[in-house]
Amino acid sequence: MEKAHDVLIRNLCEHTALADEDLADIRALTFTLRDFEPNEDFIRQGDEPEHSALVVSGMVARYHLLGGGRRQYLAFHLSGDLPDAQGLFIDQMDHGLSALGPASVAFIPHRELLMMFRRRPSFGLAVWRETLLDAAIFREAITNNSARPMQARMAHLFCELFYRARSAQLVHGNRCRMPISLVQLGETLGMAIATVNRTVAELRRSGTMDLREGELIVLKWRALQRLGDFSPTYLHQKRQSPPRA
Amino acid sequence: MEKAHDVLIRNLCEHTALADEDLADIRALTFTLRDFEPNEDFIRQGDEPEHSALVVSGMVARYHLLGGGRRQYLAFHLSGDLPDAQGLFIDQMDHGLSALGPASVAFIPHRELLMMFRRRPSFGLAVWRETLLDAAIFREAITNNSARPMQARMAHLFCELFYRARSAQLVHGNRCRMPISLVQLGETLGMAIATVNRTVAELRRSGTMDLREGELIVLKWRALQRLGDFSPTYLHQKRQSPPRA
DNA sequence: CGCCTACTTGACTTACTTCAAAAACAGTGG
DNA sequence: CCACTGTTTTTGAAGTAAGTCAAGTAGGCG
Repeated sequence: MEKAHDVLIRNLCEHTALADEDLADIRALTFTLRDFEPNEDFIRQGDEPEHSALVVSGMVARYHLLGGGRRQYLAFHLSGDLPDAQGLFIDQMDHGLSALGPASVAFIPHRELLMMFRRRPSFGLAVWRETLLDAAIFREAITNNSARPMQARMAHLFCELFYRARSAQLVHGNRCRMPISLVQLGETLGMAIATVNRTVAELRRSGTMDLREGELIVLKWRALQRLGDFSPTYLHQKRQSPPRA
Repeated sequence: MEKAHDVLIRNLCEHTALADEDLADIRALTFTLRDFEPNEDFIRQGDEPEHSALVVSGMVARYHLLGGGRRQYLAFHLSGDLPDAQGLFIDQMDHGLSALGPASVAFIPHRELLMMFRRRPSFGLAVWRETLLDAAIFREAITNNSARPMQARMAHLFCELFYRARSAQLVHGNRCRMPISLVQLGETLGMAIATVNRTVAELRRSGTMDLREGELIVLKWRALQRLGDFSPTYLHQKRQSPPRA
């Protein structure tokens, strides 16, 4: 069982070289672990949190609330991500966070993080970089939801999630957990539920991937990538060989 | 004529309190000013810039390049904005920048900024906050382009731009410069050119706003806001009275 | 004046939404 | 173990908003 601190360290090291002293200080941070049910909201739009969240296991979603209780999902986060790092410097949450499947999340007091930034500037830069990564993913989502036809749009989303899951060591063989309902998929990609289902069916029929029982199975990575017009450069990873299959 | 340094200071002070020493050091930064033609590209997708850009006057756009030369515009920037601050910590540009109308842009060497972050941490935090603001705007764009019907989508964009222009003192009476073509509007909002035109026409007919000769005129702010489902909280401004009209 | 670009308008087509209902599935309690 | 409820997924049919195509107008400039 990977510890919360290790998860964070692994993720930051994906893009930033940290000294041993930095790592030691990270390990000294106070983490409060909490477990959440599937679809449990744990930070609400409008909140002014005093803690930052770190995804330890499971998947976490960020979403805007729209009129009539409808949602627009903005991003999904895997273990190691800091899904509300922006809360450190922006008082009011402009979006909410919820667990997608069952998830466990560590909370770190802002106070401690801010002190740590002063003591270990390179840690601050790593977290900054993390928020910039986030922004790059948002940009890609704008393009995805605005400019790509439905099938490519969905393929692209799954490519991104699979690619990131792989970085986070969450891919086993050619499958990874994907505890997302069709409705939520629709609220992510801006399509009606019926279209979501038909598009998933298309992708299945294409033989590139499957989505079953909360699991994503990638059968032909190259082909799926082509369908989704996916190129991982925007994820700005240091080193990563392309997923197999 | 406002100087480049003042423009930056004004913008940062919108959300962060800076000490006099910070301001003095900002004024000491080396700015290289360059003027651009309408639609001139000045940072390309794939570049690895050594300088950060500061919009001094005019409007600057960020865009993804898609197959067939098509573009997806991601964000627009007004005087005072740092449209590629993320380039400080992310080597490769995942998107390009261009002038929208005629624009003048100041370039600041990364080296100097990084040194400055060390000497004046609160300046670093201000720039960080600036990038977080950016991300909030991206998030809203996802929602806008994914979940809102065409008319609301366009109204929302103009609300945001007008609101931000107002903060940057670029609104005179009820009008501000908006040097954007219908094609570009389409490539921003993910709609076909014909639809763009018909939607602008609708908004005109609603009597809430007009777009003529590269200028946006807001006739009924409240009503336009309502049409666009616009609430400025995501812009996280310290203080701002709502625009008049 | 003529050329080019940007905007406008109309008619046609289609992809997606909406609506509706059935089938599969998970959980609950008898 | 099996009926019973509710949720999620699947499928079908109909309606519509937006895309595509095409042509025409207006404005800016050499």
